[in-house]
Amino acid sequence: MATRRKIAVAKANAGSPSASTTPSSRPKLRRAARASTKVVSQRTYHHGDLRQALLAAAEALLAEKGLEGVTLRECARRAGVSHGAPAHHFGDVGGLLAEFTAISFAQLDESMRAARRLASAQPIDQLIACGVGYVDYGIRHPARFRLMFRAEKLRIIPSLVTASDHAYGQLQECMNVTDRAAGGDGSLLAEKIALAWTIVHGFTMLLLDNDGFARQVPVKPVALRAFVTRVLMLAVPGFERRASI
Amino acid sequence: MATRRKIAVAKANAGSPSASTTPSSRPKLRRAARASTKVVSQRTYHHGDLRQALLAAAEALLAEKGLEGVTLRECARRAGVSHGAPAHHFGDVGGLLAEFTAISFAQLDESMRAARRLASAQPIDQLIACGVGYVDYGIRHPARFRLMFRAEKLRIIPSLVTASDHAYGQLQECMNVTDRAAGGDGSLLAEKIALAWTIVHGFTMLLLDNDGFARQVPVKPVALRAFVTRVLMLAVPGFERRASI
DNA sequence: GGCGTAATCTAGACGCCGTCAAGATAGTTT
DNA sequence: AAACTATCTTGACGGCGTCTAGATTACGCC
Repeated sequence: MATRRKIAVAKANAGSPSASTTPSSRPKLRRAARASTKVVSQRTYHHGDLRQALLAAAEALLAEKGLEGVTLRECARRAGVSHGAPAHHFGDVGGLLAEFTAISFAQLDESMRAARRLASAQPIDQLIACGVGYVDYGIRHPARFRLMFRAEKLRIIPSLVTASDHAYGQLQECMNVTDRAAGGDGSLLAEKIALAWTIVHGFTMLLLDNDGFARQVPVKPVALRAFVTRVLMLAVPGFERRASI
Repeated sequence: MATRRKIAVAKANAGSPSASTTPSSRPKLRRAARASTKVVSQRTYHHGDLRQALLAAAEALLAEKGLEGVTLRECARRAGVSHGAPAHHFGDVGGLLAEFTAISFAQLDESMRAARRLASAQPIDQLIACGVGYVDYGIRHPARFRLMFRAEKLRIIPSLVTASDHAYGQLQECMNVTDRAAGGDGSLLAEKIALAWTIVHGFTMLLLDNDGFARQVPVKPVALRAFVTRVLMLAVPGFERRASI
């Protein structure tokens, strides 16, 4: 089998039993390895940045075919690499998906942060911006968002845990500040934080995975944003008037 | 191959090339087919109630091994039937899971109804009981609950849609009544209903699939119930005092 | 009752998957 | 230069869902 790359072919297939099939019968390997450095495309035996290439392939697959379409073997194929190669970087499929998901949580975190930058500094506006950023990320990246909560597919790795905690930290912080600003005595703070998570998460989940719910909710971005805002406002008594949306 | 059942063996393996392996090498088939009718266990070629047996196998597998453990082939094995048999009843794996999930939604519906029966007739109590019944079902049947919202695994079939709509109908109805009782003008009714779904669903989901969340929330049933109640109360302004929990 | 048709089930094949083990290749360190 | 380690290939294994052809049985109709 083993048709080698153009360079460094010489002694490779010495012991191989046959090269009888057409030499271009297998998918071409190694598109643009080591793209960053000087030597451009030497098609080396080692990929150079396989880790990154596999994550990119996973992203493309997720967008194209959804959750079920992301397989280790297909990712390897797209990266121009044999099916066994990924194991060395991620261990198993759960490792690859966990690493990918850690990145997704970082993006979610940034989405909330971006929404907050556009909002006023008032605590309630910051809290609502958090929620809008959360829901917005789910809508813009539905497959990614779903994967983030498919616990059975993810290996628990440190980077995933910290990324997730980091994102949720924003919600905790915002709800904390909001509660204090409203003169709350902190007695129900745990419940309020849970409520904030619950609302942004439940809303996004239902929107993505339940047709009945999605039918009852606006679909256009602007209307949806206002809708989410109103829903969140309902959950923050005492702030109905003051918020400047 | 084909070792037949004790009865009706005669001409079966006429054309079969070999029966050289030990006759009991394959798993025994057909445990208690047609259990309901008079003739008790005749081990017929036809199962008699394969549909039901496959659903039961799916339930057992889900409880034992979780979502990933439920496969068509293993269900068939447990039902004492060849791997191709399920196709005739459910089409593909999505069909089996959809049918199973429709039953789960009916159970969820009943769980909410049972909780409401134990509550007072006051609208707010009925609404909260709905939520408690919802969360309670998720806690008692985590794998079932997760499957209900793994849209990519479910074929959309009529029985699933109606069962799901039916369950959610309770939430809509309760929120509707509650809002009217509170003198709401109905202007934000859609938002309020969405909020009710959002809260009970998001809470359950996070509880099951997010360690960080689960750590912040009581685990004992009684405390959890009170916690859920308080969270829901936060979302229903104006009722804090009146509710009789 | 008997018979033809439709429903049900078996058995095998196919291609895909994730994982493992053995070996080839290429940097890196000593 | 040599040893070492990381990376990648190749092939194998078993399990999966699905398709097909054919065996077996139930059922409606005469």
